Amino acid sequence: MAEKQKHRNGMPAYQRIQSTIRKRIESGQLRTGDPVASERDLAKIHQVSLMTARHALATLEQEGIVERRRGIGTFVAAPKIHFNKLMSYTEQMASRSLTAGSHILFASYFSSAEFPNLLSTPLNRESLFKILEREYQVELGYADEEVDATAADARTAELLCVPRGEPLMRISQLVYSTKGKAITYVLGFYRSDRHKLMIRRFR
Amino acid sequence: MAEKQKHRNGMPAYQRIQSTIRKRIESGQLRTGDPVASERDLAKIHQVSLMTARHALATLEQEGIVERRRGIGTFVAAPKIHFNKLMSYTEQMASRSLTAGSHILFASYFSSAEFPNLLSTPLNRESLFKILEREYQVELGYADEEVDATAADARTAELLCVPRGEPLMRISQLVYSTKGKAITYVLGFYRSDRHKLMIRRFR
DNA sequence: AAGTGGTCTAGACCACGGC
DNA sequence: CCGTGGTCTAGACCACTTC
Repeated sequence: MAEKQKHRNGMPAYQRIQSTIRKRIESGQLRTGDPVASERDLAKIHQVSLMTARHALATLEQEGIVERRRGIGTFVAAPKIHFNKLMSYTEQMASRSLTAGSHILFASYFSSAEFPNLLSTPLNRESLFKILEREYQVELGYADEEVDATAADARTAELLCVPRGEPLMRISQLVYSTKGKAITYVLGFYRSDRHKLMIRRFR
Repeated sequence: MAEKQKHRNGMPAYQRIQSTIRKRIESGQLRTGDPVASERDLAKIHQVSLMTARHALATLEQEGIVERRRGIGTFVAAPKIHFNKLMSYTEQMASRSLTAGSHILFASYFSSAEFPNLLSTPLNRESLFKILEREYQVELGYADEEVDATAADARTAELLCVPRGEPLMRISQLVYSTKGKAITYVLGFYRSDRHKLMIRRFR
């Protein structure tokens, strides 16, 4: 007789179940609020035990993809917006800007030993983060930022086209890898009339 | 014979297992990096099946309490620091202040219909958040903050004991309940020489 | 009553890491 | 080799919600 396949195709059964559900959501076949097949139905459909189907749904819920309600069913969860997300400069600008072409001053510091030839890499319009991840196999993890207000000095004022002494938002950012290693330090000045920093805090 | 008890004492078995582990960590009996009993040991000790012991450890890991490594074991995870946490004013001050007795200006707006008698509640030194949670059964969920820099106007300058035009950090905060209902709006001005806002962003 | 998710059993085999 | 966590079975009963 045919050998039972289980997950010898390289993927555990519960992950296969998850990916079919994910695909159905991504393709728009399932939308927010739509019911997902029940544990028992999934078990029958995929020829697995109840616990396996259950595991698939439970970990999907943990990821925020679906929402489970006892006695009712499992439903596609509302897509989560990511707050306080570490973004590339261009993305940062998009999230912080009130206007499009805005005025920001940046200074970045890198370890030249760890990132050779970074200076000769064209930084024009490509995201620095993407370069780090692709060229140097750095896994960006998180960043700590310190924000305060400061008055524009002569040089900064000229660069940002504001009067001297104008209040600016100053953001210093230390970016770390997923392993907690400091990658780069960035200091930025933002015209306060054109930028707002948005944070979501959780209880 | 004695009836099997299972979780008729009001708590599922896996939660009982978790609480014994939690207590051992909180009491200092187990410290960061220490090994936790294996699935099989826990199953024997608590007289449950492997899957139940496993579920206890798996959800503990999900909470960040322990860390599991295949082929090695389960260990007490390093205590997580909470970033971007919504805090009461006093807690906020502690987290934002560089110095202790600092200068902050606040203005809060509440719906008087929903929070009757709030004005007559002594707000002196008790956390406003705690009052809301206790007296009005509000479940605080999250807050969105907008941060920018501004120049001190005459009145604000006087209140904060700074020259007019001094750069200040302005933070407006909208606090929501866990159900997404707006609870209160807070506008705060911070002397930038005494306060820094700290954020952690994640990739 | 029927259907859902939540807990649980008593095993099994696999994959991985250290000895 | 042995112990660890990871996946999985084929059921069971409980708690909850809707009809």
